Amino acid sequence: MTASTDKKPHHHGDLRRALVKAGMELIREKGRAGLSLRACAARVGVSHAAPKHHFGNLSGLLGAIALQGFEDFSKSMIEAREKASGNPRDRLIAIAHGYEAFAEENPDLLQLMFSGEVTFPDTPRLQPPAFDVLVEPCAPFEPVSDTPYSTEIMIWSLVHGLVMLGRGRGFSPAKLPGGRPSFADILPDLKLRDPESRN
Amino acid sequence: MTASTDKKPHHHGDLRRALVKAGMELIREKGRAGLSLRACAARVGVSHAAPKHHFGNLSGLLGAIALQGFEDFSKSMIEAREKASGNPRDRLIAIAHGYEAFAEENPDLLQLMFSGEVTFPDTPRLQPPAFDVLVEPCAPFEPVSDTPYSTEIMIWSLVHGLVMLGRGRGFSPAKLPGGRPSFADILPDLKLRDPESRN
DNA sequence: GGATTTACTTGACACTGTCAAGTTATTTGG
DNA sequence: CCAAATAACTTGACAGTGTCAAGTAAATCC
Repeated sequence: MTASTDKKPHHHGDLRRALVKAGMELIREKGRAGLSLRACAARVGVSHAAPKHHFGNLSGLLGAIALQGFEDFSKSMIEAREKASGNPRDRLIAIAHGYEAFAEENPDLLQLMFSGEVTFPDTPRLQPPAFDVLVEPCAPFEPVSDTPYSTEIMIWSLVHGLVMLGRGRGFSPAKLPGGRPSFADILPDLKLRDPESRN
Repeated sequence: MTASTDKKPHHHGDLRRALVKAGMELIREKGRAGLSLRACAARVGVSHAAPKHHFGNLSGLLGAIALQGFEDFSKSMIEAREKASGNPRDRLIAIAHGYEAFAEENPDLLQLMFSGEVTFPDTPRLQPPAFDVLVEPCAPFEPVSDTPYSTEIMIWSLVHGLVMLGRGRGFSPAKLPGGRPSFADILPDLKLRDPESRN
């Protein structure tokens, strides 16, 4: 009856993954409001309390969804980085494009990911995978201050802020005369680490 | 029974304001999860359906709360700006402090304000009051690009991104070695408009 | 192949937003 | 000053939600 491959052990095989997938589909199709434990269960075709066994509660499911979101998110940025030229500034802009692309395709998921509504499951290494994308491209630049990762945090904040503000309906740079600015329009001039290496 | 001044027309006087106030208290005390139409009504002492007459639905109430939030928010930044010295860079940092101060006192409210979960009521001029705070302090700096308000958007994105990322529990610069960076640590060196006016 | 453990289902409960209809106070009109 | 009209609520109901306790079916273990 379902469109699966062919096995269907009636203990469903891997419900956990199926529920996360359903959740990601729901949030994309109907937005955050359409994402609920019961809706996920219904879409997968199991009873309303089935998710409890795998996620404990709603937070658990949201966390798993957000976690998957972060993986896709990192992928989007890494892809963009790989396509970029060797020019340090262009590489930053390319990553920002990856960021923006993901945000445009998954607005509500991004919101969920950064909402603080989710506390992540035990997976310990969460912050790095996305953050690390920036480390190498930021290396050529002179640090903004002696705070560790000052350049990375600055770039991250800049693109995150821009995207998040642009997302809002009633309160956003998108409502400015001239329309929605892009990352390249607001990236300040950054000094390179070694003055000799300018090209 | 209530702690009001002394009149109590039993049609309550001004329920609308009271509900918004209750909502702001609830979100501060119990977080976003503790904020509901019924909880607001109960706190004010009216029936569960009373808010409908003033706000139509939940979105209406959330919008009104967020709107009030934006007013306090602007106030916080304006206050901070007024205390700042004349140094252009210090003025930007002061505003960021106002931003951060509000965020620290009202984390969930800030989240609500920028969440996209609220669509604002008919008040037309929403974006300016907070945004305008930045215009004058950004004036001394050379624009980042020829996009209108490039400097303002850059500063806004930077501080907004920093604050929002720092707010998250599982995914934030706060988890970096060296702890949570402040705005001053990630504000790049900006050129002043007129080289003569450096001091 | 019986016992145990895992993976679900069923049913219930408290809570939520929303709506329709009723009730009470305030305002209005004469 | 009092009746009529309207605004400001209340009451009751409904569907939907997350969560929990108890039951059942399937897989695994010994």
